[in-house]
Amino acid sequence: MAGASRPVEPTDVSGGGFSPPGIRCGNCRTAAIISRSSLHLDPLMLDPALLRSHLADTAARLRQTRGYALDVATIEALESSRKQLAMQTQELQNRRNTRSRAIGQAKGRGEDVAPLLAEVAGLGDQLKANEQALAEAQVKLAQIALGIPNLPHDSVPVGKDEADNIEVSRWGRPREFEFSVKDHVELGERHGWLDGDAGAKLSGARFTVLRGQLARLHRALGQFMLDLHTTEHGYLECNVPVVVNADSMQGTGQLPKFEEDLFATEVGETKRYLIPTAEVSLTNLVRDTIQEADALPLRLTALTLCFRAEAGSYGRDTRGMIRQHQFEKVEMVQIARADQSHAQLEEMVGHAESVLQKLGLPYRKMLLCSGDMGFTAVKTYDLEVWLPSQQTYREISSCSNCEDFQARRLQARVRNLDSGKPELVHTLNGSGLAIGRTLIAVMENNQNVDGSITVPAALRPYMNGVERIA
RNA sequence: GGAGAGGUGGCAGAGUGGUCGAAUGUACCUGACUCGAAAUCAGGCGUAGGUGAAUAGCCUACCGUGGGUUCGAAUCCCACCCUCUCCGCCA
Repeated sequence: MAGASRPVEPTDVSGGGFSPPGIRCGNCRTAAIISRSSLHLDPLMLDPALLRSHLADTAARLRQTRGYALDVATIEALESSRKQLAMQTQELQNRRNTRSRAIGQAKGRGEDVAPLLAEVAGLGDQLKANEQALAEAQVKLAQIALGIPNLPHDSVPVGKDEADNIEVSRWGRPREFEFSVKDHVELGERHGWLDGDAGAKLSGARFTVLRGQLARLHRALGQFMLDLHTTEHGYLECNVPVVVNADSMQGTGQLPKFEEDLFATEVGETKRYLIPTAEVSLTNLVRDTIQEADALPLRLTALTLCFRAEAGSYGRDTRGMIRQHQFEKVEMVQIARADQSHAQLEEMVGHAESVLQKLGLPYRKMLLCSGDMGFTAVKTYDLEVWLPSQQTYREISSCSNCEDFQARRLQARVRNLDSGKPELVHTLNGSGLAIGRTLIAVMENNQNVDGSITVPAALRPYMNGVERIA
């Protein structure tokens, strides 16, 4: 459920297939990847050192863990020309600066500056050409770098797809029904509670209308989760934009690589995107900031709508509201110091588990293998809830540690207490939980033989004490 | 939508073509004075890249963003973004 959490396909970045989308920065008309870095930062996602000093090793690790083909030769060529151009440019700038200063001083003394001017003739054009060539090399490198996925943590099992994920634990026992279970669609359609046709009429496939008691139960779930995280888990409730600019999408890694998964709006010249998860809004809050070390970890939560184009999943989960273009989710985000981020990940998974436990929903906790993890993550746990109608566990939460991968794009830093120097923070995100899927799980697991649904005790305060909806 | 003002270092605030990466104040750090503190005095105090063993020097870039003029731009020109004030409209 995390942003850009679909598996990354092997990509040859040098091949004709890779064409960077024409992203426009929210604040200007130039490509976001250029503007954000001002071309003197390395707009990379991985530590630049990994692509310079340890390129071969990095390529091997990416291939082994992610099935990702890094074009070593192209990067090496670009990097060496970039480096040479950078040094030449600096030298030219140095020459221009010293000469110009001399001209200024000579003028101040009333001397003739003509010979000095002659000396500097042509320097400007040369410098301009150099700067342009340097910018081109940097953009090319950035385009490659922005498409490289994160390297998995050592504790992550190497594997190809979801079949290689590891079950860490299970909680609760699937209920044994003495009648034949109905799925959430059948349960919901009885009273017009859940209306896919109405959703299709208004918007199209993968949109749903909820009504009556079920709409209320849906609302109750969001309130319950938000209250739990803010009062018991120490999160700061945030209300954030769900329409964001390209810089934000690039900061958390949705752009440039996953544009086709996003809904977008265009008003005049300005293109904005609908968030696929509140991870985008919450994590971007620390973009271009330097946090104080003792303020970390930051724990942020928000209940928002999420929008996903679901491109490339046309045949999957077409029935009901498992996979929607629009859904609600309570998201947890933590901004942590490097030395604490993995402990924070364990804590955050616990927060998501606590929601399921309080609702009495059986689930299992999976450690994702390297090939099944999202683009930005170094380590991900998925929580999968039991769905009686499918006799299987389905993803309902995904909690990831991105370490400094997003932070590097975001320039989100923390001041080291000892050295006083800024260092990249680590960012974590997790669903706590996806509300639509939680609603499905509550309906199916708590159904009665007459089609009514028992409201979990934890939700009754949010349902005016109602114990059963029928 | 109309009219106007403005974006400079953590904050405040100078600077309208030439040693300006940027005065000054304030905050912060170090030292002196003090039993200690306050006050006072002296010094330091941005981020990033390159080159260094170096958290030393030296070089380069950064004054909302991008582009232009110029030997030289915080300063002049153009476009855009954002903020504020007034009017209109709107939940």
